[in-house]
Amino acid sequence: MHSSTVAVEYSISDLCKEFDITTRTIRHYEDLGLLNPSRRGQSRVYTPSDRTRLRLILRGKRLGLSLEDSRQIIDMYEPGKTNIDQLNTLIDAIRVQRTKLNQQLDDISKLLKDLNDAEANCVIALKTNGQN
Amino acid sequence: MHSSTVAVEYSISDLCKEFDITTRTIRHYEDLGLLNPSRRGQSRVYTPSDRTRLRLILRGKRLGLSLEDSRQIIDMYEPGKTNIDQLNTLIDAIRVQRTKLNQQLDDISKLLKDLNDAEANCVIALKTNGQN
DNA sequence: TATGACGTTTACGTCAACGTCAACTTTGTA
DNA sequence: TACAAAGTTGACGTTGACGTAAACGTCATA
Repeated sequence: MHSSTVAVEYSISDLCKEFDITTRTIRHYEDLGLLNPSRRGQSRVYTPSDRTRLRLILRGKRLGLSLEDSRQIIDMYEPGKTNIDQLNTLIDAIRVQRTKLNQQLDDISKLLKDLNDAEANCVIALKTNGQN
Repeated sequence: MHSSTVAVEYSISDLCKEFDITTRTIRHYEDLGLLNPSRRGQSRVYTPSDRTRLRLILRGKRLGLSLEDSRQIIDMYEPGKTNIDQLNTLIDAIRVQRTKLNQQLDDISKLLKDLNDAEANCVIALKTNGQN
């Protein structure tokens, strides 16, 4: 591999541009312990792994998770301090999250159905009201 | 139908108990114009329709929608003041929401997959670490 | 060298979505 | 009739998730 390899580090503004967020947001996530970039001098330097964490955080946001929830979920991916109790706790937490997500799936399918109905009503109203 | 018909009205505390929320929350929704119960004297009286609206609001919350978003969506179900421009605006809004929901579906399926992987790792770690 | 682009910390501001009193009325019921 | 239960309207407080502004450091380059 000699030509186009993937970037191995990112500046804060790189990530801001890529994900369309502000530096304030990223630093805020760091304040909450969701990100821990290394430093070159005083500037933050982000690895691909940091970038992945950020992507996960934003995905969580789109799902309506709190930042605290996202932090927990992200920590699930890194076994790290693996004590047996912690593993069982983790498995429980995973199941809780899964339950919530299945509830969301159900909510979404119902909402999509409602939207379909609403749209159909609009179309009908358009047909009867005007010849547009 | 002479025996058990469905309730035709609810007090504020009826709804609180049913949906496990506080009176403050319900009144807050009213302040924002999401609910418009009638009154008997000074007390609020909720119809099944009001109850449905509340259910929709809470569903929206679980999906990460703002109350303002929910208000818009709920208003979609009630054509009411149907001017052609409004209908087209409505259809656009419906499509925007549908796009967001499809994004959520994608996010959820990825997150569920991640959770499966995380759980599998936990199980493996449990097997290798202890004989529990 | 100075001007701009990019970075930093600190700290107060804001907005949504309620929580939490306080002070009061209305309605059974003991 | 008195008292508890459930209702009401303010109005200020809190939390999460950032926005915003001030004051400053570090380079590249014109």
